[in-house]
Amino acid sequence: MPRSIRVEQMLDAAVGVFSAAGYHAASMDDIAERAGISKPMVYAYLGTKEELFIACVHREGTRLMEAIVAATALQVPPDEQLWRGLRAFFTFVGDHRDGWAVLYRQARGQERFAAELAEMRARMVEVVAGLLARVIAAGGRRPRPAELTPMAYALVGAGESLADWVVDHPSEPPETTATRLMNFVWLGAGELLRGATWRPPVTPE
Amino acid sequence: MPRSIRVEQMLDAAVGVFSAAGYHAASMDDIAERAGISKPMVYAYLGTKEELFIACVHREGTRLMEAIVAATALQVPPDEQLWRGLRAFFTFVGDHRDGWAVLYRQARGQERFAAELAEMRARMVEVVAGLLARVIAAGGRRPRPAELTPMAYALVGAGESLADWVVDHPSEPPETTATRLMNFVWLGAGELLRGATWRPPVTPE
Amino acid sequence: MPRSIRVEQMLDAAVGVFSAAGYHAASMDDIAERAGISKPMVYAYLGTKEELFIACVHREGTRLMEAIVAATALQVPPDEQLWRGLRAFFTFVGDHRDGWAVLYRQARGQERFAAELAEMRARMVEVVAGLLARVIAAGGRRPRPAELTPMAYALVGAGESLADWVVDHPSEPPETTATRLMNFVWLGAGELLRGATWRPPVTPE
Amino acid sequence: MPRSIRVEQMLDAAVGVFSAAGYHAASMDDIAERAGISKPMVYAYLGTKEELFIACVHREGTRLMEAIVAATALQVPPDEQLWRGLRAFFTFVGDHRDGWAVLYRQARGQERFAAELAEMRARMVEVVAGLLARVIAAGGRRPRPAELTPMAYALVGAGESLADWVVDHPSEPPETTATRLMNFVWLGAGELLRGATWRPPVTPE
DNA sequence: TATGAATGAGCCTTCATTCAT
DNA sequence: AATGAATGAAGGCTCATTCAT
Repeated sequence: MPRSIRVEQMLDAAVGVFSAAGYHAASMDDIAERAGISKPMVYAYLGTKEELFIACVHREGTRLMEAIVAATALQVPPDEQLWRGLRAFFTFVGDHRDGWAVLYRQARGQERFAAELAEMRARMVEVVAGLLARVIAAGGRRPRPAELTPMAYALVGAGESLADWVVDHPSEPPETTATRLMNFVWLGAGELLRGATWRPPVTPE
Repeated sequence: MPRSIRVEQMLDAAVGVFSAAGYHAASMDDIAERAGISKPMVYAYLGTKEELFIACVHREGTRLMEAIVAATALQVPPDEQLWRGLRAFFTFVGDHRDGWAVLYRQARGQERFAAELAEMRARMVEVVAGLLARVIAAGGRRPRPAELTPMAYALVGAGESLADWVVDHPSEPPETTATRLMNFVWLGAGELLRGATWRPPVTPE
Repeated sequence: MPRSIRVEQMLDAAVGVFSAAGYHAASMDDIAERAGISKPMVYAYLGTKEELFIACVHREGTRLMEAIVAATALQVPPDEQLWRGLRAFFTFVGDHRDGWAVLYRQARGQERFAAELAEMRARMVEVVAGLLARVIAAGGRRPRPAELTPMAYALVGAGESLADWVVDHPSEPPETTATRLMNFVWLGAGELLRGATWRPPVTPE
Repeated sequence: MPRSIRVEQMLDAAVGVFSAAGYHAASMDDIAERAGISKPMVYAYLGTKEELFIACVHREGTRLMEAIVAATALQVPPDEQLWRGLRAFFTFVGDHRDGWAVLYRQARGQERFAAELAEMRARMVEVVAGLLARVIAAGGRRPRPAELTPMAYALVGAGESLADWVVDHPSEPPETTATRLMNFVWLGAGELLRGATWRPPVTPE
């Protein structure tokens, strides 16, 4: 059995166990058993538990990123691009629930993986911010990075949260969820790029 | 020393240790020591490590909820109410950074705490959905729960994600963060309740 | 049961296991079991395996040193002092075979304990060299440290080796072994301090 | 490549790794890699790790013995013969510092190798006792085995210990070390074979 | 003959949890 | 009520040893 396949199997198992039990509670024994392989092999192929986890984060993160990038490569109007990105996101999360859990629940909980996460997050935000920037540029305004980043954060968070909600509504197709989020967010963005601004209220406390 | 005060002290210690070290890395020894009490006492008063953690999540969650409810009790325009709720949220997270924010991250990583979290989130969503409902009602439209709930989910998720972002930008006052989110979301909501709808694109795949 | 006694029991067990199995092959399980105690207690009282071993070396080394120092404290002629020191040495080795093994077999094999050993060795050599120095001084000559140290080494080595030999002749009392070594060594020393010197031969190779 | 050469190469590698890392810390992987051969080959040619180590001790011990025997074959006065033997010993240890000296230290620490060591030491003692016997015979006295053997033991031990000391003083040439030991020991032996005897003291305890 | 791949077994260490006082 | 002392149970990691090729 070729080495690369073995590695994929092990990563599959690891992602499954990590996402179900959490980084700490996951045991290398469990992972090895689930991969149908002996523990020393896991160490031989993928190193330490920490390294193994990082490998998981990398693989899942890359997959997600590729899915989104592929989905937004088409030359279509900016809003449609954004929608396609969201749809790809919800599709991925629906299909790789475990991978998503590893990325966004486990990794965030462990200070240790801050570097890894920062990198993934940077790539993610870059993609999302890129989408938003194109939107804003299309509206004739100049995108300001200092605003783009928190916006991207908010969008990703909203998506993540909706992904959770979808868990209890498994019959909802990704298209619908993406449209929900677009409806909630896009119209606001549209306003924004028409120059509207919401201002904090002045009611005395 | 009355029992209730002891319990509070222990919870304080536990929240501190849990948030600093993470759920697993936190040891009952550390918690007991930090509480200035012996370990068996911790077990006597608050039970298992798991139960202790849940108690922490409960207390912090309740405090957050109370802060938001108090902030939105004022009779002001709906958008201002929402903004005040957001501001209360970011204020709380900012003030209890090593409290709730991290506890929440920890809790999300462990399937064990899914029930606790679901409950907390449900309470949160209920509050937010209530705010949105008032907004929509004020706009003269009839709120449809089937749409309200996912909307609230998205908003809560965006808030949580921004709260994360704020951790790395501690100098930003809660007002600013709240306004950021309002600007991103409210205008869209405003459009929505004026009846506008964004429709999925028709570009052939 | 008082703590200090527990510690002594654990050190007894550790010395026994270390000397029989060697540092690496000795398992903390074995040590704990032999001490009639649970493993975590060993860690609680004496720390890491490495620290435990060092504690053993310290205790045995100190005991040996004290025995020799006590034996040589009497105001008697230098040769008798030396003999008494040797007798104390063989007595100790006979009575604490395990302790001696830990000191001179185990510790020497592990690079890790170089610092510990250097200290013990320094104390040992100091004692022995002190004896020799007094001898030489009694002979009216000025002791030269540069020669004393290797002399002390040779003496300790000879003693150690004889101690091994004694293992196969358990009926021989320490007095006799000490006298053997004195006969082998003292007469030479006597010659030395009368100014005699053996010179390397000049036979052409 | 002939089998015997392969074996020598493997033993070279093994001696290097064993002496550098110690018996336990040395891994069969390291040894195989250093020998430029695969691990199963090591097992095929030299068996278990334990057997491999014993083979190392054997080879090095034999080499040492041969060096000493060769050095003492010359027809020279008995004291010179002894000195030449010592010089050969210190020369060998100096040249194979990471070989025999450390192997010997390692072997002494493990009860497993007691048999091997006993044998080596017996051969060594036999050689030394032979030297001493010739000396005594040359002095016109009849050698008494019961005294020869412990004497030889003491001498061998003193030599081993000085060899250790030499490790920390690499600049000292073997001649000097041999002379040191002769000076410490030979004069005494000379006295002995002139019939002198040191008697235990009579000071009351 | 030669090896890449695989594993059983074990060791150090930690910690949640509970008695005995 | 309060605690010092004690332990069962795991978990990460390594390595000597052996098949299948």
